[in-house]
Amino acid sequence: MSSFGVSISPGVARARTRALPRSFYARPVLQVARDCLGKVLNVRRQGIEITGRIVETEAYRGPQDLAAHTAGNVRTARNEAMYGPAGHAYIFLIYGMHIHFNLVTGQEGQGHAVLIRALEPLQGIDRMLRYRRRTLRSVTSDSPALTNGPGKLCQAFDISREDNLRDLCGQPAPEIFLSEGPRARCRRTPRIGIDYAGSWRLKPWRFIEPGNRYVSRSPRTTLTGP
DNA sequence: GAATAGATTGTCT
DNA sequence: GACAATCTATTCT
Repeated sequence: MSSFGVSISPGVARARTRALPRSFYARPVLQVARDCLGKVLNVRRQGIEITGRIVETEAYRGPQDLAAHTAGNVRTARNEAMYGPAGHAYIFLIYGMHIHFNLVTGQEGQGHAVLIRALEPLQGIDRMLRYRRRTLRSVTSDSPALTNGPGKLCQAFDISREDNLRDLCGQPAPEIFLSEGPRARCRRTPRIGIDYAGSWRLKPWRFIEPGNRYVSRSPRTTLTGP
């Protein structure tokens, strides 16, 4: 589907790639979630560069949103990053074994964040393969299972809880950051895996690039039910 | 393709 | 002690 990132040599791309400014994140969370589609996630460390194009996000908007970890403005050690300044990472462990990567948005103290749910691999695919094969031996370089879910992409990009609170902005670019990419088309659906959130589970706060094979679940599947 | 079970642990009541 | 912004394998159709 994407024709992005095929013509520039890695050296040239690295020199040109800049982190998105904090002003990108310091906006209403729904706008940021939508605008993240098509942007590129970059992880550079230990001489390794891994990049992918974001194709699925979700917005979480406390304190009213019952699906957000900041629902009711209950501040805890875990959700502290969500209350911090925009442009930082909020990372947590879920189901005892999976990592989720979020972008803190809006104004400090609001408790808003964007979950990165899926992306399309661009660079460092052999490295993604190595990391993902630690738990899924059958995965191949062109398999959607490489990065088509929030836990999967964190494993593929070697993102861990140690990256919580990391600043994603600055010059030169930090270890983890977002950079510009071609604007993506967008479709909205309800969010995934938040059946406990009452009527908030119906909010169309999930953003996907329609038709992209790395989206975690198809809209048809998502919208089935009462 | 869809539905289901089981895994596994930090966090909060 | 219950639960969770999930993933994988298995068992169906």
